[in-house]
Amino acid sequence: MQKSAYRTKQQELIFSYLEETKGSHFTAEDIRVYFERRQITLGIATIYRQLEKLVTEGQVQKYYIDEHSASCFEYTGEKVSYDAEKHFHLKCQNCGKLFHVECEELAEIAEHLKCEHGFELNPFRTVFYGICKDCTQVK
Amino acid sequence: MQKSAYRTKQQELIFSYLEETKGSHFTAEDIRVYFERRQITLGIATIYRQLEKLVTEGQVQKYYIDEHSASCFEYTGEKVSYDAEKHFHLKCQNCGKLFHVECEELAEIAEHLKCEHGFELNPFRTVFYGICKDCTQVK
DNA sequence: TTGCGTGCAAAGGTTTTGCATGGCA
DNA sequence: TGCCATGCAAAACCTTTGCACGCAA
Repeated sequence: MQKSAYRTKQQELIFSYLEETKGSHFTAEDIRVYFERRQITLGIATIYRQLEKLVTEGQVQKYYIDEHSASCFEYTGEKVSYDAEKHFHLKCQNCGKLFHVECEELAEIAEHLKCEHGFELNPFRTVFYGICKDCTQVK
Repeated sequence: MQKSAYRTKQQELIFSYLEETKGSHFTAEDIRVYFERRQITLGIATIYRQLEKLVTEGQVQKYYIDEHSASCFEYTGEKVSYDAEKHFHLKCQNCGKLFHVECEELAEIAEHLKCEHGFELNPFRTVFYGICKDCTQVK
């Protein structure tokens, strides 16, 4: 697990953002705006490069939600074994909200896919699409 | 379910392509190239506009695979109830292949999400990410 | 001093949009 | 004739890349 050769101010700024928003979602642009409001300029390219590195290290997860919205990232900290993970994402196609779900039963899917289909599921990367509770009731 | 007001030659061409490739995936660009090879020019904008209409009608499904590859479409024909569907997609993060899976057990996920989480899953739109059989063995 | 990290601007690729033209009814 | 659909080009969008400069070690 190779860390950056140099420790820069920008890296620490981004890391402080990650710590503060742990458990929630953000885009590269979110980070840029966050610091812009504090009179700090962070190049968007730098943010993407740092995030890419953290994704490779497994500390940050990346989601492709829609084709025309920016990629969502999530800071999860140290790398976790997929098997142990019960953390899933539900995306509502109607209101656009992204939900977190912790659920044993969903973890069984991973087990099933592995045994029956030889497919090792990556729950960090997988997003379930559909209509959420609120939007179902309205319709 | 509002159909096109006018029936055009381009619509029929696209429909003929859909019938021929039923059950497999394609991109907007695939359609354009397919007809270009037959000396037929179809504007890419026209293809996107027709596909968008068919997606709205539920005859064509759209997948967001990666952020930097083109969207995948699939022709499924007349609208189907989600509940009855056992059709799932697995995307390998390593080799990039997209697999179709027909599986009862996976249909139970939809049931679970509905009952326990009030979330109506759209299996057409949902893609499972992970590592496929072949790539697991190589590693 | 060495060379990695940064920031700017430009490029990259897919999808959408504006607008004049063509074709369906 | 009236109006929708088409096709071209330009725009829009997010992300990556090239390059010169700055900064860490």
